[in-house]
Amino acid sequence: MNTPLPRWQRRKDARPAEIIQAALTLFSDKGFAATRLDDVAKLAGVTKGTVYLYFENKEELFKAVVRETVVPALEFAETLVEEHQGAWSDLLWQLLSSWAERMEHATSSGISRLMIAEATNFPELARFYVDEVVVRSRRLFADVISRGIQSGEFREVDPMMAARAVTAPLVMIKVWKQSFSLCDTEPVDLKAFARFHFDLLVQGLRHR
Amino acid sequence: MNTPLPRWQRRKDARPAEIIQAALTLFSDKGFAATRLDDVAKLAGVTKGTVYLYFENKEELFKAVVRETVVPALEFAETLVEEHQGAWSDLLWQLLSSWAERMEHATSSGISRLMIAEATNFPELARFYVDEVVVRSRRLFADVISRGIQSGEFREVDPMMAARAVTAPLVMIKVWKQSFSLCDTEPVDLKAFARFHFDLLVQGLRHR
Amino acid sequence: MNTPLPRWQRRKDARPAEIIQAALTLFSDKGFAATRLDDVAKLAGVTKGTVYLYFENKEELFKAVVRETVVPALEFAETLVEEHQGAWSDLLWQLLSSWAERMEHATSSGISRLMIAEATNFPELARFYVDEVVVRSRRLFADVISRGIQSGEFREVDPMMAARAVTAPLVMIKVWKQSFSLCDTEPVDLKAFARFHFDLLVQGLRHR
Amino acid sequence: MNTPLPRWQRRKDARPAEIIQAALTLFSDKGFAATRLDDVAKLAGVTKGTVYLYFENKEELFKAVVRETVVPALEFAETLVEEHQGAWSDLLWQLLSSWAERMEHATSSGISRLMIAEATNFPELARFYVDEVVVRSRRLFADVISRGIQSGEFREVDPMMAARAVTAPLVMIKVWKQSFSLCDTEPVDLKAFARFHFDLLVQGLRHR
DNA sequence: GATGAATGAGCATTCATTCAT
DNA sequence: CATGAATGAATGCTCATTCAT
Repeated sequence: MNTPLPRWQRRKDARPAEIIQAALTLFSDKGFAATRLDDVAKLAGVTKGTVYLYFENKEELFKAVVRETVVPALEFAETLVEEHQGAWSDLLWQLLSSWAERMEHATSSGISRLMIAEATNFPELARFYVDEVVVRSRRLFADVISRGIQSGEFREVDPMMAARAVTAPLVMIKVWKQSFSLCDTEPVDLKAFARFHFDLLVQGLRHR
Repeated sequence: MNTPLPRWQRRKDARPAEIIQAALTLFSDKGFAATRLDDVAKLAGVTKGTVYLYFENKEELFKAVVRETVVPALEFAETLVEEHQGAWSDLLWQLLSSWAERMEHATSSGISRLMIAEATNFPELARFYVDEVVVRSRRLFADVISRGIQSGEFREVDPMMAARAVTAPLVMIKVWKQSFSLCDTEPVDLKAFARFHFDLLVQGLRHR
Repeated sequence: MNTPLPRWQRRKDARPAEIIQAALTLFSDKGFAATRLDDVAKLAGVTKGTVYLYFENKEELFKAVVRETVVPALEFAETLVEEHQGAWSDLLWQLLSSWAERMEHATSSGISRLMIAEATNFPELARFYVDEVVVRSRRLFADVISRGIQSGEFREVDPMMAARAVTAPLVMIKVWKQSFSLCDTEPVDLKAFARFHFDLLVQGLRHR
Repeated sequence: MNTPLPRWQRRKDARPAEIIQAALTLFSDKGFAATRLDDVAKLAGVTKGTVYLYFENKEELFKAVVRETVVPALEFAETLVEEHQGAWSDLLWQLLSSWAERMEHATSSGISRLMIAEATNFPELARFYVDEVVVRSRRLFADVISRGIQSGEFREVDPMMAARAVTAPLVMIKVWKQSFSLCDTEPVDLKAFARFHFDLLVQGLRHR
């Protein structure tokens, strides 16, 4: 039989993703506590009851948001490192610029701020995030630095420290933008900052 | 039998500071919304009613916390810049190391994370914080960079960009520590990082 | 074993009226401030939350009570005047007696006292009540008097003054009954008083 | 020794009266529940603690207000009746007009509305008020009517009913004025209404 | 599956009352 | 006597969660 499925049934599979997307938007903007499930539901085009059909409670929804949103982003970068040939500083720039790019458009880029705000209230989730995102991306950059050192392109520095020094500013600028965009009278362009940061970095990492 | 303890004491002068301190602790730890005034009161050794004796409502208490704790720290740094003589990179180090120092001990150092988390929910407060803290400290560092450029010590860069590049990593590391201290398996020493960051910076800012 | 009773039932249509009725009862008895929403809810057979499902807050509930209960009563009287034929004093009696009648039975008759008590605390509501009830009923009686004067049945008096003189005693007696029923050792019969008042009035209004 | 007493000691005797006066003002305006003791104290020029020096609690203060305010007013009228000679309708006018007069100026004239509002919450006080004011003034007028009937000046009516018919309108108009003065677009002059009411009455009471 | 009416625990806020000073 | 800091019970309101439909 090729009777088309009724409208709502076809939507069934899409529901969780739509709810997660709505929740991400609101959580990112207002934080966990200040977000009402009613609003999440409305934004997802369903009612409150439906949210509970797919998620046990607000906390589980929050966890799902983080889990679903966060992981895929890194895999792309990891393959980039894996397959890279050529100067390591070129790769560094590739990573930083594509990251800055994604930060400006991806809806998932609000997660950093959200996790920073809620980590202490969700220790289990914080651990997940740290493992899957923070440490992993730190490793990624540490890896690039290490290889650059091995190839003689960079001077000898602690790669993990360097990784922090590479990632922190970009995250921070993004987070600031999110938090204070309405009142900062001197907004930064994320990509311009990435470029500036990169220049500073490579000169700082070069042999003296 | 000794006289029974009085049920309470009049300590009008001490109360506000004690309440602010308690609020700072809890706000920093759990965020604004997740902090109950009952707990603030208990931690301050008073009852909820007393909190309302000194602060109009929860939001005003929040503002007071920010006002009282952040601003003084900056004033110290500003005089340091004013009175400085000698190499600008030395001043930069002085500022960064003393900042890192304070971050490790001062109870006020939780404010950054708090403001990041709550800014969008308290636009008015966010503006206050941006004006009084963010922009002001950015200016401070931009000033140091500018003078370093003028004296020929640093190469020509956009001072405001540089200021962001100087401040962001330290703030970010602190914020990360606060948020993920329980689950980060690779904790960082704030002062060591400050040193590392400084080295990278000065080499990055030097003429090539 | 029979099926356990459901914890609640969906009765969207019935709820608002039930809540208004409960609120009317309690407001009339204790006044606005002394009435707890918890009690209103209990009397309506729901919980506090449900009250807020239908009314934005306590004040809006109060307004709804007034709106729903008083206005309909007046409309009936207005049609009576419109359609009247015959002696105006007969109409006067009809109005007064039916009014007294309703006062004795209608649950809405507690509103006068309530409004008198709360008017200064709810200026907006007071205005609504004055426009929709006080002035309107005054006009109604002024109208009857005017026509009686035109027809030569009554002597020339200021109709608005007369209207006040007609309505005030009945309202006052009702209000007194409500307020002091428990302690007045000389209770009045409302309908008997209406009759007495009417007799006095028509003789007072007649040509000398 | 003729050393003058210290300032505050001289005030001691005046305090209760001042507090009662302040409380009367506020209770009359906002009702019992909506009046804060803090405001009473401020208006009386003392602090909250002082109120409790003279009155056990808010209820007792309320009772004192009613008791102190209410009684004296009637005594004057009673002597007037006692000593009257001449036409009873003249006395009636004297009573009504002086009453209207006092209503317009005496601060105590807000008590009626207050008692109407709070009677059911203060049954004991209601009884006191009914006995000392309501019934007593009703008797006063019933007395005048009775004597007028005996002297043949008025036709035979039930004097207690008539007393209600005499007093109710004046009280009602006053109460209305108080409650709705801010929004009534057709304000009445109390004395003009008293005159109108009197004219209606005497014609209504005259033999046909 | 989906809805949204109903729940009830939780919390901010108020204010009469107390009592150390 | 007088003050006003401190209390704590009371209550309006919110919103995550449940469940009858």
